Amino acid sequence: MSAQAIPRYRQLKELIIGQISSGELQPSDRVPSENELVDATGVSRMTANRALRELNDEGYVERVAGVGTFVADFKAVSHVLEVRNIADEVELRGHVHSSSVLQQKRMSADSNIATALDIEAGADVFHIKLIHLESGIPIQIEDRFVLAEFAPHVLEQDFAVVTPSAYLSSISPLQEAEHIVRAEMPTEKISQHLEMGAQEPCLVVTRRTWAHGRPVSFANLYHPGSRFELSGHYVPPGTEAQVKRRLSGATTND
Amino acid sequence: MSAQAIPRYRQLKELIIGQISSGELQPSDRVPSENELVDATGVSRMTANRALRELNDEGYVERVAGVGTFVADFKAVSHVLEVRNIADEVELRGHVHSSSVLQQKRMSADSNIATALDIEAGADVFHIKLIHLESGIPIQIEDRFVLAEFAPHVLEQDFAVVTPSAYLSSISPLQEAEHIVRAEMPTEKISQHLEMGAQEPCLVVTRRTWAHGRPVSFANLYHPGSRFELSGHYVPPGTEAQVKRRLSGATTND
DNA sequence: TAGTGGTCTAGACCACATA
DNA sequence: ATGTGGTCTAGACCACTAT
Repeated sequence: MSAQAIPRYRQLKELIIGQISSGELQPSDRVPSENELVDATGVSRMTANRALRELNDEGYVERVAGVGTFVADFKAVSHVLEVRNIADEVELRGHVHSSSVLQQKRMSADSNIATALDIEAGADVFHIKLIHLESGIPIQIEDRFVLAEFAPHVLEQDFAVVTPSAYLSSISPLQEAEHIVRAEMPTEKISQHLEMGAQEPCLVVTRRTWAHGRPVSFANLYHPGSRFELSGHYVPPGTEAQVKRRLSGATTND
Repeated sequence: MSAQAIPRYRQLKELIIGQISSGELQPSDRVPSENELVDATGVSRMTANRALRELNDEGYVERVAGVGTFVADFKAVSHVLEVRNIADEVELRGHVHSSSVLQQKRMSADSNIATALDIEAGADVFHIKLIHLESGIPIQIEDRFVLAEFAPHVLEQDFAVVTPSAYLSSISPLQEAEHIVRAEMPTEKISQHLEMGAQEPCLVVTRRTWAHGRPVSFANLYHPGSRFELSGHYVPPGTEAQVKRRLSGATTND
């Protein structure tokens, strides 16, 4: 009947997740060892082990036998369509990534943006617009709106050097992501920017990302249909490939 | 001894996964309880518990306290872009799904198909082609090739009633899936079948699925850009939503 | 009442890293 | 030599479901 007691391994997990979310623990920081948790909280080692093991399975931390447990890097939000940093992707293919910034300014959210970010119309947002190139060939227009309150220093960044995606991840780990993918004919302007052919459609990805429990960024990503495709490969959990994925980092691409 | 001493909980997991894959255990069948595994294999209960708990986390089984452990239904292969049964999707939106079969025949694999299915050119495959409609409006052309050896009774099925996807899942659980998504202008024929506008692009999904460790099916799915989009929402594991997904899965209520 | 899963303990042995 | 994670055991108590 009454509120169930929350299991101790779960309390431990939430404690550590909280410290990661708040920034108290940063990626690659050391997390208390099993024995330290035993001493600090009075649980048995099996209980501490379960907490840390599940955090590892869920991607929050990385464990190395004989060494310790460390906060995971946030390539994370894996699955679905990975939250891909396009710069990393391009370089992974052995090409050179560059980008040119078209727009980087403060503005008031119109109703569309306000709805997407779950804020009041008129609230402060930053608008970033840039073109990403792979070895000099345009492959993506990134048209992004960021909650100003979440990332107050956006205007001081040089997004030709660090992508908005990478910058936002560095501020705070992304917790949640939503993707919508569709095919669309480009506007004249987009077609020109992406150097697209006459009858060429766009692959458009709309992505919203969450941090601190609320949407913080909303982006339309336009890609030339002839030079871009999304891929995803799923293997069931508990497979060899699962381990491989964890070790190799992220990114799909086969 | 042995190579690297495979942990006992892992041996138990693979034993049970094997029985599920082979069909020895069918969806909703009862899996041995923790105590039965203890008696049968001599492990401690904590070890049996870990095996069954992980199988539950990975979606192979569903556990109900006080009742037992049961083989899960195969809606599974979740994540990435879910292996969607389009009929279920349409009905989930409250609409009526129907489909008309355009093609259903045996043929020899050409080199493209052979490559995709990792077989020799000329090997036996089935070619299935159908149009899926949502409340009478065409939303997908499914152009699929199936390894004949994997599904010998394809020609006897009525795919206007049971979708190929559902039929293939019923033969054997799908283990692995690969998706490629792109934007493309349709051919004249596809445009007509999907009743598309003049300048309307297609959202094309190419999907390969694996069973018994090898690719068994390869499909191109064409959607009208104006009436179809893919969406995916990611929430980190260990969240409320994760639990919700699990609960809403097999059992009817929530 | 007997069986099930959910959790927890206080030990234990091991392979491996680091110093 | 010490600490770390990886595994395992043989008990235990609990809430729940079924009979």
